[in-house]
Amino acid sequence: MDQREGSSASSIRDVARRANVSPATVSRAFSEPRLVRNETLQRVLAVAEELHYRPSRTAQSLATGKTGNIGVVVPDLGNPFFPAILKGAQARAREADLAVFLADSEENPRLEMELVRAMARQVDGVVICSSRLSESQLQQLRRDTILVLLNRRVRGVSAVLLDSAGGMRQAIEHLVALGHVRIGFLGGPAGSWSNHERHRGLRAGARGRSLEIIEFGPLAPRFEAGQHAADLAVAAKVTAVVAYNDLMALGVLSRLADRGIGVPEEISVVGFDDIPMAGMATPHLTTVALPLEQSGRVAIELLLEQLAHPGSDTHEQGLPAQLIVRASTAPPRNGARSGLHAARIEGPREAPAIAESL
Amino acid sequence: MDQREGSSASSIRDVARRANVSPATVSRAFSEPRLVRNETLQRVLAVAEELHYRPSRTAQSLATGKTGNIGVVVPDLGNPFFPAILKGAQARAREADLAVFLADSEENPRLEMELVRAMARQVDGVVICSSRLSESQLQQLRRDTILVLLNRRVRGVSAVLLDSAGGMRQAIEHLVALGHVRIGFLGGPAGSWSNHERHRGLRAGARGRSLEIIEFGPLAPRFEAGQHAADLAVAAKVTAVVAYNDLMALGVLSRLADRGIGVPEEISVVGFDDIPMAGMATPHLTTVALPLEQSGRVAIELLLEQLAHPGSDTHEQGLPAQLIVRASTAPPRNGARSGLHAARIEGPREAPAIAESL
DNA sequence: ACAGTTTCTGCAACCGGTTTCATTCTGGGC
DNA sequence: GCCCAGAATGAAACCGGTTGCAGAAACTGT
Repeated sequence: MDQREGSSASSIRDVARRANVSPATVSRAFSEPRLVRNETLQRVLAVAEELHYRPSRTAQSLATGKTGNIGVVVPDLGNPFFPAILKGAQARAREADLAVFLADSEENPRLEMELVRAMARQVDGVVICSSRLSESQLQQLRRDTILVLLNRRVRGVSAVLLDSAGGMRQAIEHLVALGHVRIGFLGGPAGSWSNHERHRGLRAGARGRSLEIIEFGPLAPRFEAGQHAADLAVAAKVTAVVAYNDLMALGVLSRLADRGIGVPEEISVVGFDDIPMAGMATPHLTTVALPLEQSGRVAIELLLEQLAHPGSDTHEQGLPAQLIVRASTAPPRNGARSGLHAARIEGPREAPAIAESL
Repeated sequence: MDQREGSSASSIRDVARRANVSPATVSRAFSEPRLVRNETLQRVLAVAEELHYRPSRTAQSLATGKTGNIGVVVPDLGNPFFPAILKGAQARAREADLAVFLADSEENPRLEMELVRAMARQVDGVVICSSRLSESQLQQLRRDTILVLLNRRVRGVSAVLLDSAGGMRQAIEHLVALGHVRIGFLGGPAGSWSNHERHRGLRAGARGRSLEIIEFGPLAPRFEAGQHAADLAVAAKVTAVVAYNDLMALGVLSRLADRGIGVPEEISVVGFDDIPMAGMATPHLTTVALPLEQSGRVAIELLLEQLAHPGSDTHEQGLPAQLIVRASTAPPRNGARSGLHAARIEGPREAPAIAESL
């Protein structure tokens, strides 16, 4: 009949008029249906259907103060780490009927700050992944909106922490169990929290055992750095190498293959992250898997909690890493075991305070 | 002084009151500063600063009808393809001061439809990447909001098309130039538009040349499928293999290495996508790079254009693929060239109409 | 049939901006 | 010193919903 295509979407008043009720009733029909008499409800819904009416989220936001949106900030979408987290967050958010704003801070703290600030005005809360911001900056942002951090801890802010340290400890224990006593560690980027954590796990794993840990680095977390470090590790006569991440470990594998050094016969290699490629390398790489997607979900979970009970206690939720044993690790060659013995024993005392790089 | 922390963010009227002007003036001070006398402007801005006032985007949206938001829908964040595109889109959107809603449709058309519908209410436009929707569904969505498609064409909708076909053609030409005459093609998923395109490029490249193309598949676009197909290709005595994507190509490389078959001495291998791992494999994989990030940027560009001139003509922008020659391709062994000769010549006639799978 | 509840519904104010239109300033020309 | 155009400002309506409050309608029990 009167399909006036030109006019914009129909509003609550259009529906009200057509259904002979007040706008308030239409509003209630959608938000609190039990408040309206069944007969009226049906009539309203029918008209709404007919007019293709859908409530404007914008207007709802304005009226209620809740936006139904949340923000997620990541340092670099190019790093496969973050899309995985994003995927989980995204999924959980949708279940809660929240829309997700995405921002890539390009590893730039200033930009990150600005992005969160801008988002704060139109979201109910923000998840910041692996924030590059200082503690005080985060404390500042906390006043603008509800924050949840991923892989970062700050007083008074909920957070989900991936237990990289625990993963690293598992890696060390695995190698120790195989009989390795002289292990190389290929360190990641100097300032990074992840590297700090992994390093901490390394020391924790080494503590109290007769182990020699030879550290290389800091290194860029890249394939090429792994290739380079492989030669260093060989020269240092380690029987096993643990890399900061899989990319580096794959570099090691590649270089060792080029040099004809057998893995795991002559050297064992362990990676970190369990990127898809890890299971495809030759030999299949032993590595530590992190529950990335789940961490995204949990972050949203924590956010929802804060949204439901603003001002309630914040929580920190740890998520365990999991060593995936594949084909790149094996007992060291006979003889290596009794070679140089306990020349340098690492990790004898308590690891330094956790908090130092927060 | 009166830092009442409790009260929520200050509104335009707070600022107005404090600066002894009307809300209208404050509004103008922010949106059209040249409309207000300099002295007044300064005063308003000073007060705004003091009160930490920032205009509410929500309210602005409601009043102006423009949201300043756009949506991006991808089928699967787990596929590295999409984060790359997203990164470009994200960056360009920010430059235009647009916030980005992200949604992952999980390869599910129903969900995709619903997501776009939901977004439509709170964005100015939506970019859909590699849509899984039917043409009529897209036509339907087009009425709800401005659409831009990536890797998909539909009447009356702007789109950016990655020229996979051209990339494939380059790959074939490269192999032909090296002297290969019997080439294996490892096909991707049956229904996929990408596969269709790549296949089309394959035929275009083969057309008019004395070439034998042996096709395998359809295959899952995975590493394992590549390993499997490698044996088939060897059995078929091809001198070169082109894979649907890099993951498969890496599988081929892996399997050939296991069997001691030299690449590129005995068989050349070409991938597609240029994923980061491609350059790290042994040997470095020759592959076709797509300008993913740029495609994201361009998509936003097209969207901006439609936003600025609603109802103006839609555009389709093609983006060229680029063959990256690395170490996995070389001339075939002597003799192969003169072996079976033109047993079956492919691609002699016109390729089928482009439009069939749109 | 009537008072007392309980259930529905409408009025109107409000959320925080924008924008039209009218009104008040300002400054320049004479 | 006066008039007028143009600039600066304010009043008020509006965007599309929500919600507190009060009145109307529908039930309840007697």
